[in-house]
Amino acid sequence: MTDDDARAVAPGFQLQQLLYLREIERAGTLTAAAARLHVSQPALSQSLSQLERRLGVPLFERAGRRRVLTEAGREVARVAEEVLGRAAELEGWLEARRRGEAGVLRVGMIDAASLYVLPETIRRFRAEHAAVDLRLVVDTSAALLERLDGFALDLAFVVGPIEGAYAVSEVLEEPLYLYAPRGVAQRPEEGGWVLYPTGSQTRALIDAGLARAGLRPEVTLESSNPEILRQMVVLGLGWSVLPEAVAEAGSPPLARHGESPVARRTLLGVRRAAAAPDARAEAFLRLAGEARREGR
Amino acid sequence: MTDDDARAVAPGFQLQQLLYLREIERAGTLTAAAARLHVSQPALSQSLSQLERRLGVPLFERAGRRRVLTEAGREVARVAEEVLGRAAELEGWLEARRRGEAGVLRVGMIDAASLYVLPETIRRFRAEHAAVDLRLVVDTSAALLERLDGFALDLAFVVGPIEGAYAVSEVLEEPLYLYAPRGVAQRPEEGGWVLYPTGSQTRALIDAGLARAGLRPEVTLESSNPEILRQMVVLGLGWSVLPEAVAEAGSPPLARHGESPVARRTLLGVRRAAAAPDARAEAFLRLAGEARREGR
DNA sequence: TAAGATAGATAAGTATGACTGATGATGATG
DNA sequence: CATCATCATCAGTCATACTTATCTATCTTA
Repeated sequence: MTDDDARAVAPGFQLQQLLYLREIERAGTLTAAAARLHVSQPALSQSLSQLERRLGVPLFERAGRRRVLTEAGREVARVAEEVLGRAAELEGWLEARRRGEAGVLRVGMIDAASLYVLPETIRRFRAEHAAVDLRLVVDTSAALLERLDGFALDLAFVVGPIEGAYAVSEVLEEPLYLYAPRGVAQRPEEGGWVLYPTGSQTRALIDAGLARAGLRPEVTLESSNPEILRQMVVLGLGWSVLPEAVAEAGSPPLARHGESPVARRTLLGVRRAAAAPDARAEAFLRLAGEARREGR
Repeated sequence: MTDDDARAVAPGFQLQQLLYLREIERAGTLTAAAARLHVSQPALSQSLSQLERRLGVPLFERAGRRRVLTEAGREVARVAEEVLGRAAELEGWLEARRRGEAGVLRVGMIDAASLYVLPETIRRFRAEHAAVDLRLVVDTSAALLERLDGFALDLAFVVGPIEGAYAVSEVLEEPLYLYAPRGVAQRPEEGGWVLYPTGSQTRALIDAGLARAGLRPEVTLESSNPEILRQMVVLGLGWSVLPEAVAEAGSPPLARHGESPVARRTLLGVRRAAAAPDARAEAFLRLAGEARREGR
């Protein structure tokens, strides 16, 4: 009850001793095994005598001038095969992991990113890192950062700016333009607005941009789904401020109102500052940067 | 081609490091794990840093003032569970083996032993050591000793005397009496003989005994099967010299000819002199000795 | 049967490394 | 801001695993 430390006792043997035993079973004699293991014969002799002493069961029997394994010795050698095999498997996995070709990579992204910026990145990553189990989460910037902090994500694509202990790399900067509802008001002072939700990063950027233009929007609908916002503008429900990629690549496309953007938002690739280097996350970020440069 | 030693490389980690890692995953903090493992906190810190360095993959990430496992760390910890579990299983087996309650015990016996002396021993051994896989071989003394030498047997019951590097314990001494064929000759000088095969231990003892009595048997049938010899005597085929247990416990029993035995033969329990102590073999020998004393 | 070869054990010395206690750095907490 | 908790670092100590040299026992061969 006080503490269960009695359980946590190391085995009476070491992996190296198992390795030695396995090699002796294969080679037949200590001397031959020692040569194959690149150690001296006394090293084997001592190591195995100690193993035998520690296990408390005879592993060898003298047969003339050689040592032969007893049944117990063969049993231990069998376990040695299993354990060393498992260890080798692990080392293989770790080697792949080192090269960024194994394990789970959990990536979070805001929906705009998943819809308009990163599909190509995802496609290429999956093609080039087929062995990586890529798991995607779409959520708001704030929620993604929280998941990142809670070790539930390895990498997140969110709207900047952000604060905190993060390793940030800018993936994309996109302008947010003003879009007018079809056939209704011609001046932004009139009519309602359909905007990103209060509290969201993009909304904060938009509010700041509109304020600079002297506008105080009366919001009639909020949604974090840019596609819905676009449709609402099409249906004449109100004005909106949207990323160019959302507004003008959709169907039907919207026509922007005014030449200069209301605001600019940046898409950031974010990791925990304390996170260890990860070849897979780095590869994903690199691909995202390339996708941007290639104009998607 | 020259040699395949490159394969035989020890894993880059040790069982103890796996134990430490597993305990940290369970305890959550280094300090707690160190307490449960009865080592100092720096010991854990150093050991795991070295493990991380050797594996070349980050196993931990700083989360505030604690260390948390990365995916690679959890993967290694999973392997640690498996490997340490297998090791614990082996230690359990070895513990049973130490007590003589595991593994294979290969016992050889001559047919007289298996038929008349050892059945009760075998029955009791199997009852008291149910976990031992008992394998029995019936053959001649010479063949059994050869198998013993060749590590194909752990224990053999043969007819004495024997020479060589053996650990011998006498199980039984039994008289060999002269038996006359039914209703034929009344004097041993007349008629043929049915005896154990030339070259067998028992035959050598019988020949010596008969020679002492001035007899030179003309053998008409040889068999290593004492039951057959007894039946041949019943059928009047000739004289024989048989162990009392064979001749007079069979059906129909034979009546011995003369008061004093022609020879005496000893049943020996034999192990290799170089063989390691084995609680199971010792138990078997002990039971054989008890069965003898109890008059079977 | 004696001589040589082979397999392994033992001994002494060295070096690596694993642990401890002390202390320092940093983040959480009231 | 002071205090505690957690882990890292350092220096010293001790255990142990390796090496070379040598010895014993056994098998082989002339």
